[in-house]
Amino acid sequence: MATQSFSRSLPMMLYRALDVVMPRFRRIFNEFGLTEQQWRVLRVLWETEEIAFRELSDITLIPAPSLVGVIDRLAKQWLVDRRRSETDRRNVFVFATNEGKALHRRVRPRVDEAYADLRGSIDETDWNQLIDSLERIASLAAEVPDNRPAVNQ
Amino acid sequence: MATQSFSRSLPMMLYRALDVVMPRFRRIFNEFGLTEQQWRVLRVLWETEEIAFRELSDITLIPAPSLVGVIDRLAKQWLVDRRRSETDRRNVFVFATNEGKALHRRVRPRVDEAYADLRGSIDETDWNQLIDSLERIASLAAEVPDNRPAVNQ
DNA sequence: CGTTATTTCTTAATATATGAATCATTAAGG
DNA sequence: CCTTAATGATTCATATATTAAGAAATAACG
Repeated sequence: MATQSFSRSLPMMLYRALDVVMPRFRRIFNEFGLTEQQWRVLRVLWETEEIAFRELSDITLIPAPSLVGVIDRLAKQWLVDRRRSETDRRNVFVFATNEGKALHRRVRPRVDEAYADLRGSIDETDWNQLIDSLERIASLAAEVPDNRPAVNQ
Repeated sequence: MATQSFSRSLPMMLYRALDVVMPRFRRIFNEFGLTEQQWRVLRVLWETEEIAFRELSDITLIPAPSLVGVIDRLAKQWLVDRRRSETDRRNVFVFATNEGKALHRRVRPRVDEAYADLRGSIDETDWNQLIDSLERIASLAAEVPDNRPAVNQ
């Protein structure tokens, strides 16, 4: 059946997997008044005292224009802050405030627990196989120029 | 390194795979003035003369509140239309107009070609393995009640 | 040096996601 | 029947994605 081929296409399967996996985590984020993207930022800032805007965008997979707003809203709650580089004032660095770090410490165990649950519900061989397959897909990026929307063209 | 464990978590890997795969298709959709979601609707309507709103939402993975707007915009371009069920006037059926079908016929070969390219860039065993793994993740849905946001609670 | 190109972040416009609430319609129960 | 509960689509508010364009700073080059 042709409809099934659509539903079993790689993109739809990826979306479907996310639809199954993410609600578990979003429930936790919401308990703490965080969105998924806000959590990603805090999660990354937990480990680096300070990080360049662009790098933060790359790691969190949040596009730069979206990240501006995400950080604005986090800053409004005093969970993070920015500072401009002294050497090159085009660069912005983002860092977590003490409140941001404290919130992260409270949320983190809950997220880790949910992740362990998820991982436990899947056969370990399948899990590793899936991660490997996804890694191979991700590695296709370099072969397609202009994947990360370049500023020009 | 802990940051790497974040980037290699299942959710981030899934997002990364989509970030690699989808731009190829979005470029094509945009050429024809379609968004990704609009394409999904046309893609499904191509095979069913008419489909219930809820079912369309399920197959396209577009949440109902979003789908309302997607269909509104498609209808504004006369690519699709709706009609209320006579037997139960709460139900809405969606169908493609002749223009919608014509557009689909023009876009479809380009999308199929891009999909074949993608599939060709991955080893067939890896591909099948990936689809199978994703299928297993998707099958977890039933085990988590209240996954599809229910109307009540 | 001064002009131009590039880089980095930001803003803007439109489309979609998320979560809650609403509205109309139908089903259930007394 | 009539009231109440449940269902299906929609609306609403807020957050984010996408694409293009803008502004400020720096680099490159004549």
